[in-house]
Formats: sequence, structure tokens, C-alpha cells
Amino acid sequence: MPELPEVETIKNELLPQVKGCHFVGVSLLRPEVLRQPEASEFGPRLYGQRVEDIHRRGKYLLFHLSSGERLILHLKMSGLLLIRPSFAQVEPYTTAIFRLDDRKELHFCDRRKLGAMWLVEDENKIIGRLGPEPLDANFSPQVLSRSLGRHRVPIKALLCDQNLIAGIGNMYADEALFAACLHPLTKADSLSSQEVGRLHQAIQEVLERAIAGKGASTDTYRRPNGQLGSAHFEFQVAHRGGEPCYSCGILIERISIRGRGSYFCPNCQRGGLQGRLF
DNA sequence: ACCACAACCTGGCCGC
DNA sequence: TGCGGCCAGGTTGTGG
Repeated sequence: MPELPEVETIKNELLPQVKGCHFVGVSLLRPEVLRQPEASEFGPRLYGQRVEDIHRRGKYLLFHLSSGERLILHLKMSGLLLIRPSFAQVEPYTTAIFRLDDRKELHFCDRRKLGAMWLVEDENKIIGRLGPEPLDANFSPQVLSRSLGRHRVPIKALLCDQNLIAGIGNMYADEALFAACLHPLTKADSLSSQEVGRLHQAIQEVLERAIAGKGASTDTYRRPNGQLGSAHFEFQVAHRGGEPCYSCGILIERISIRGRGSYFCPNCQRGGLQGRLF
């Protein structure tokens, strides 16, 4: 599942391939992927535009176009962006093909069909409500503390809230809580300042390590060249239910929080307990 | 304002 | 072997 490190990797590896290229055609194989504008308007507005830059915001990818417009993509659960040669074979579940002027194509594939795409003049209509970027210099422990302090919900649920912090999903929330020795059910507003500091550092370290590993290929994720990421080999708890903790040997448990699988070590993640759980 | 939950989607996995 | 049902999870919308 593409979260911040996966989308960051896609951005990093796509950029040298498409920066400076012009769009010379687009095929919408599944027009429902396009949320804005109407499908009939999409091709004409994209045609001839140069890709000036690509940015990431949370889990969104933003293509900066020469007109000043933004082509925005969200990969949701199973979206892939693949660079292919012209007239390459089209994989199943391809929803859109962008043709570039250097005989390359950008394929948007999406097995679960949840991904989405916009072409807009004002990106803030799409990404304006996102919380701060966890790897930005201005994401301080104080900023994190302010986000957490007003909510009496399990810390795990808050870490996945894109309006509070942008880019963290289920896997990296579990990994950050393990690294901070915090139980996922701990009420967010009960964290001490030391615990918030630990969590802040854990979030940044877990995300940076996953970016260094080019993302985690636990499910369908692949990089634009088709290769897998390696970040999941370093996972301590995510998707490791029933396996022994690398730190203490106790079996990793899985519970459901807000309908999402949450993996944690019941021995290492006692922080936040002491009667503060429920 | 805050919180919970269903819906979207499909391949894979489980139990019978 | 086959089939029904459930699960994965990011985001939006609805309702309490």
C-alpha cells in the first residue's frame, strides 16, 4: 500500500524520467478514475503540456505543468505508476496511459480501482486540508503535541488521520508506535511530553528508513521501473502477527482499531499503559 | 466539534 | 474441488 515512503520513492524515480517531457496523448481506459474535469476535456487540456516538476504532498503526487495547472494522482490501496516504452504491452487493470514525447509512456495501473486523478488549476481544493509533512523541518514535537492533545482517541487512529499528519498509513503508524514503545490503544491526549518526543523521533526515523529502502512491497507496490521496494524487510511489527518480536521474542499480536489491523509487541509496547488505556 | 462506521473495490484466503 | 463469505485499507460521506 503506497504511503509516504512509497509515494516519495515513486516521485524520486519518476522525476528524472519525465521532467521536461511533453504529454502527446492520453488514453483513459477507465474514465471513472478521473474526478475532475470531464473526460472529454482532459486530453485537450493535457496535450502539449510540459512536466516542469513533480512534488509529493502526503500520499498525493502532483505534476506541475507548464500552464501552471496540476495533474494530481492518488494511488490509494493498489495504484502503480510504471514507465514503459512506447507500445509496450498493457498490463491488466491499467486505468490510464500517458504518452510522452520521448517515446515513453506512463501507465497508471490499479487492481482495486480505488485510485483517483485530477487536473486542476488550484491544488488546494484537493490537498488543502492535509496536516503537516512529518519530514519537514517545521514538524516539531510541539506541532505533534498540539495535534494529539485535543483528541481522546487511540493514538494509532490519529497517526493515520491525514488532516493531522500527512502521509502516514496503517503500516508506518504501527512501526512508529513500536519504535516509540507505545501501545496503539493509548489515548492520544494522555501522552507525556517525553512520549510525544519519542513518537516524533520514531515517526521521522521510520519514514526515512523506509524511503532509503525504496518503499515496502508488502502487497502490490512496485517502483516505476517495476522493481520491488525493500523497506518491509526491516518491519518490526507490521504484518508480523504471530511471529516473535525481534527485540524480546514475545509473539506479535494483531488487534483491530477502527476496523484496521494493528500489529504490536505486547511486551515492548507497554508505554501508555499504567491505567491510561481505556 | 468530535467520533464511529459504511461504502468503494477485487484478489486471496478461510471454512465447509 | 468448489463455493460463499470475509479481509485488506485510504478516503469520503453520513449520521450520532
